[in-house]
Amino acid sequence: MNKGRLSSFQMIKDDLLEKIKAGHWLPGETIPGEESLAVEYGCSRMTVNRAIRELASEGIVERRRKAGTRVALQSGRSAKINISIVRKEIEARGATYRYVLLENEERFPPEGVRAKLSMKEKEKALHVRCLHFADETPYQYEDRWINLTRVPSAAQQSFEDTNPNEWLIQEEPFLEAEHVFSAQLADEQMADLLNVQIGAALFVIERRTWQGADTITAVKLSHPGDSYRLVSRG
Amino acid sequence: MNKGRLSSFQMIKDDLLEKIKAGHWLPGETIPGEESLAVEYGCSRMTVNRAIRELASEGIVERRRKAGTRVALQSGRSAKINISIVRKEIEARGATYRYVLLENEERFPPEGVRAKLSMKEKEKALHVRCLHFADETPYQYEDRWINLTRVPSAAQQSFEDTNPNEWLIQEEPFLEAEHVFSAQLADEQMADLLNVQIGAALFVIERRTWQGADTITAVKLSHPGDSYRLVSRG
DNA sequence: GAGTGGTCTAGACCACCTG
DNA sequence: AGGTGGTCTAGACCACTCA
Repeated sequence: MNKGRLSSFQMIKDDLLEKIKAGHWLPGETIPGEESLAVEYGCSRMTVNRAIRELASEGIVERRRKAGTRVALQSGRSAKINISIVRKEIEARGATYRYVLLENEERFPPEGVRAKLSMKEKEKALHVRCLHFADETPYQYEDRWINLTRVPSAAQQSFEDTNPNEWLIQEEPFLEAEHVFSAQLADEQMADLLNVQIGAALFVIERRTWQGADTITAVKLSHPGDSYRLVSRG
Repeated sequence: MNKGRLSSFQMIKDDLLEKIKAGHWLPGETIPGEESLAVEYGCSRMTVNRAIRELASEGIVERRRKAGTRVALQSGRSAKINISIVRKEIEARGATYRYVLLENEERFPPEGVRAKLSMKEKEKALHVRCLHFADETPYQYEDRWINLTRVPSAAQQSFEDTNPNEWLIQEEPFLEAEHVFSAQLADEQMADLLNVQIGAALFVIERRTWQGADTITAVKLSHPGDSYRLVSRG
């Protein structure tokens, strides 16, 4: 075992993956059981188990007790997208980040937002709107609603120096989120804010963030479509 | 151990995650070492190791030898997107899938595409264009180039019954891919194909797919912006 | 140098599923 | 009913890195 530098399980994983990619076993076919692979690789079953378990978690193979391990039928692809902090995203491009607060008011949210935040009627939420600039060019318009029942301390924030995105990540880490991506046209207001033509293409991300049963915040992020690219690998 | 039904490592993982979310250890703080946790939970170190290893792979904690395990600073969020087969995507909505082939020709690719496919000059590639309908409404326009050096059998395909997406997945599973998402405006041709107004918002996915050093295919997928939503969780 | 995580082992019991 | 994966153990050695 442990020829070379890689750990045994990593070598086994690589070897199996290579064989699968080479078509040694076709999608749907069963690969040998853990015990026989352990003998073949001259290692313990646990080591083989870890190699295959990781392949399974990556969707390369599918495992079932008694039925064994099969090469997965490639029904679809999944890609992981990193949605970073806007400031870092801009700074990573070597551009200068600037942030302008447009609104920070407690308001009665419109019905659609109220439902998203799962709030009661006649309850106020915090409405924060701001613009993020890259080298003085509008990069992202942020329209956010924050559930004050769940994050009352937001009411005391001015959001003049720290943007709400970063403040919330600091204040409430480990939230779950759901994203919806779409393409929309700039109306007069958006065109004005993002300094684009009316009718320009906008790349829009809507994110709802929650913890347990409580929705914390709902935000709509709009980018000029020609300048924003969300890249993913996998 | 194994109180309840969950496996020990899963219980430990859940317990640690809960404590982290509750702020028992703040981001950047060190959590106890494996050995002491093993004593605390009354299990072997391997069990604790697996629990923490999985938390690390999910980005919840960061581990370093000697330094120990720290709660990760939430620098950004990552979201996993499933990019499924178009047909299944449409059928999942209860709509009827229909597919129309528009072009299937060997051509000299334009310079940009040639570079993407990392092909030599004066080499032909296969250009396939098609439309995917949901209930007779244009759903996605697909403009694809296939590297014939790498997938020569594509030249023999008519792509009249099987769409190139599904054929490639069957023929060449286990590829790596890179996606770029953007918003664009419909020009005359796109408006005509997708049955939208000129200047309508389009949600565009560009995907490059490769295996090892060989780029297999590059494809541009365009959707009417108001009808397409790419949802992700995480 | 020493403490922490990274990995491996050889055996064990169990849960689940398929034939 | 039996085979397969799922998990756990108790101990071991190693590799990295921080102080």
